[in-house]
Amino acid sequence: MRAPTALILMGPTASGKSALALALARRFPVEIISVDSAQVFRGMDIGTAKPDSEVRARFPHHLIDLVTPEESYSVARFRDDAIDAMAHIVSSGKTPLLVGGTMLYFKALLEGLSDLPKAVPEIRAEIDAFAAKNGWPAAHAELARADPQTAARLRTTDAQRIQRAIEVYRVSGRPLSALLTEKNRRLPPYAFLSLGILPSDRACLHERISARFDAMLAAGLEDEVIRLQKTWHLSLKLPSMRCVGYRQVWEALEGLYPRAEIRDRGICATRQLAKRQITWMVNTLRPEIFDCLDPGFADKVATRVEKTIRRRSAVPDGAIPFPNHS
RNA sequence: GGAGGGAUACCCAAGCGGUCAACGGGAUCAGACUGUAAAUCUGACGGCUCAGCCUUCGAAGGUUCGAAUCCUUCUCCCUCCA
Repeated sequence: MRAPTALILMGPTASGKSALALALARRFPVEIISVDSAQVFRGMDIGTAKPDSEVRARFPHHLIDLVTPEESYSVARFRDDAIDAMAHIVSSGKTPLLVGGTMLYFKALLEGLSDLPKAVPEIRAEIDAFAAKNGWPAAHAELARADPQTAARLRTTDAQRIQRAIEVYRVSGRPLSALLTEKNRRLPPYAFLSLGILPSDRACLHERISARFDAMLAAGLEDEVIRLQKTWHLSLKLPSMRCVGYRQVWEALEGLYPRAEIRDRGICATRQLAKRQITWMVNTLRPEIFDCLDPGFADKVATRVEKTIRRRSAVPDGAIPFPNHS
């Protein structure tokens, strides 16, 4: 029995992934799974460019609105959720289309994750307290005693990773470096086709980012943040409020800088995000790349998708309806 | 018209005779990345035929062994008095 096909569509923010995904969904029997660490938060709609209810009614999106902004999500949970969603989609006779820009999530799905203990908030709080008192270099030194190998590859300034490595050791009693060598190679049983969107001209991407951020502000991003602040017990420490845009608005509301700077800071943060996404894509995930500035871009992708679905589908040619797009 | 203050690399900004191609910060570019990843961290960042050399600190002169730093004139900007 052949592994079912799963389509992957990745790209930096503002490159046009969602529009393309919808175009594909209109044309092929696919169902969309969001691969986005920000769209999982309920109530965060404008700043995450979440598809609106109308679109979602017509084209169901999986893995959106999974947790409240007070909670946190994780790569491991994504992997489980995505595998469930894919199974569900395939059982209904469709092909999963995973679309998004959270490249670590794609990596976990495509390459697997090691068996590591999950986050334990109390332990993180302890480590935070220690670092607040002694500094992260001291925490790094502590890590060096338990797990010299991991300490050696981490900077003494890399608070987040030092914390996680210490957490892993305290929870499991084993060094992270040892656990990572036991990579869980059980990969999901799919034939993945990875497609990437990458504008050939960076300046053009930057323009789109600016335009999109302006649109978000015009759509009421600031009010959305204020609403979230009233509804939930939030802080800048939470992953939700560290998301691009939300963080900048929050900081301005907090008085850290004038509100007039939200736009510039938000745009810069978005560009930097896009750069990190591109680095992942080009250096690590290496999908088949399409230039979204190419006029024939959408058709090229569609052709590629059609070929793949036809070739791999158990259903013979012609049995799947391919309505012409106009 | 008079009295002051200021002009520094893409932007903000320190420097106030040598140790200055010039502290910081931002932007930009490049990279790392296993349960926070839209996160976290790192490097480069005047030019070059690059362990050295060349051109920079509003402009032009001058003082000095030596100036972004001192003097003169000019240009532009800001504040105050008329």
